[in-house]
Amino acid sequence: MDAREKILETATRLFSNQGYGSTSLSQVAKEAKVSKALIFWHFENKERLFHSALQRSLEPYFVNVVGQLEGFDEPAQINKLIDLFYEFVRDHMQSIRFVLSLILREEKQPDDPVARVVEIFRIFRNVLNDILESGRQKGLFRSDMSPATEASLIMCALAGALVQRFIGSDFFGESENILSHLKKALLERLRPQNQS
Amino acid sequence: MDAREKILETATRLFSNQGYGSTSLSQVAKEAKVSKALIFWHFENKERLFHSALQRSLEPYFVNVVGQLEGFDEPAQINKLIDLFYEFVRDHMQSIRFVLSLILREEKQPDDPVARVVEIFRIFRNVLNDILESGRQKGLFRSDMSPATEASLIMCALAGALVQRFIGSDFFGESENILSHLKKALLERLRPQNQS
DNA sequence: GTCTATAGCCCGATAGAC
DNA sequence: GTCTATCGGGCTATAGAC
Repeated sequence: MDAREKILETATRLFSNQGYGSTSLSQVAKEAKVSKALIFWHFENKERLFHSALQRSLEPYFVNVVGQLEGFDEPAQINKLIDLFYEFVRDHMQSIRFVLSLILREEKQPDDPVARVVEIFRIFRNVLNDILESGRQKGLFRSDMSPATEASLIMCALAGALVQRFIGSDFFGESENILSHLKKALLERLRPQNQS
Repeated sequence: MDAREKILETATRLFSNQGYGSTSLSQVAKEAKVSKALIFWHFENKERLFHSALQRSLEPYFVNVVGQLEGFDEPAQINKLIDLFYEFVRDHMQSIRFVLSLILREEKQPDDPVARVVEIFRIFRNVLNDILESGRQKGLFRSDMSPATEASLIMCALAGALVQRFIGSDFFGESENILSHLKKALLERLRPQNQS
């Protein structure tokens, strides 16, 4: 791996875990096993290194959600989408932590990366919305539900599950199975009511 | 207000918003309108100031949840509990932000405050569990649900709603009504099934 | 591209007057 | 209790050899 990439990787890890202010370039240089001056040669200054690291950590945020849902019926698509979300979170803990800690701060906050995360969630929500609407029209889901509302609720629960991963252990209890419970509860709630 | 309290208040705000490393004592001194030396007189060093600020921001974390639920039936208690959670989050955004940003960091960071927050959530979850169990035995909730599982799901959704408040605007869509949707969905899901 | 050496600033912390 | 003045050190950033 070339030095530039090594610096970026190290910087991303340190900025994610310690934040901008608590991470010195000396530390980045030491852990990346390069000289401090090389960082400036590649990235000009600390702030630009930060932005480069941020951008790099957002790259894997492109997910081909829709492509992986083909060939399933709507209830299965919902399950699959939740699994995809979970896998995405699991595989990108570090960059998600990065962005989350950014969002928690007032400061200068680069609107761009935050907007990008919002966009990802919006995509998930819209896909959910489409699945719900489609399933409703096919009679696979109850006819009196609102796709938009249900999609919001599901995203809310998914965000909660995400937080739970960061907090760790038994914050909410039964954490390991929360998503399967969620899927089960959802399908129960969404299926057509043959009463009345 | 005396100087010590002014320093604590300013430090809490700055540490919450910028983190430990990005907040200098010069900045705290300037915004609290005291000299830097006074901070050292009151708090000895930066780390102790941090811990004092953290402890101060955790003080309002004692909530009398149970006391405010008396005199309602179980479904109403669930609604009330969700409202209480929302009000709690709304009124303590800053300290919650503080603790959340702490949790997102690896560093040494004190287990104690994190454990305290976990405890708060555990209390909410246990109260929920009790309400669900009680309501189930009275026949107000469906008999085939698991209080523990449902309590976990609800806490998950509440945590999601919390995140949403931090992200802002239309992250999940229809954000302003998400809690009322949640309450409605919950009571629908929990009520006894008179079919089959 | 990568290094060593160093400039210059701001930080956390201390001394001491009042 | 509150201040001004100041220290030593680590920080970002630059200069210049290779």
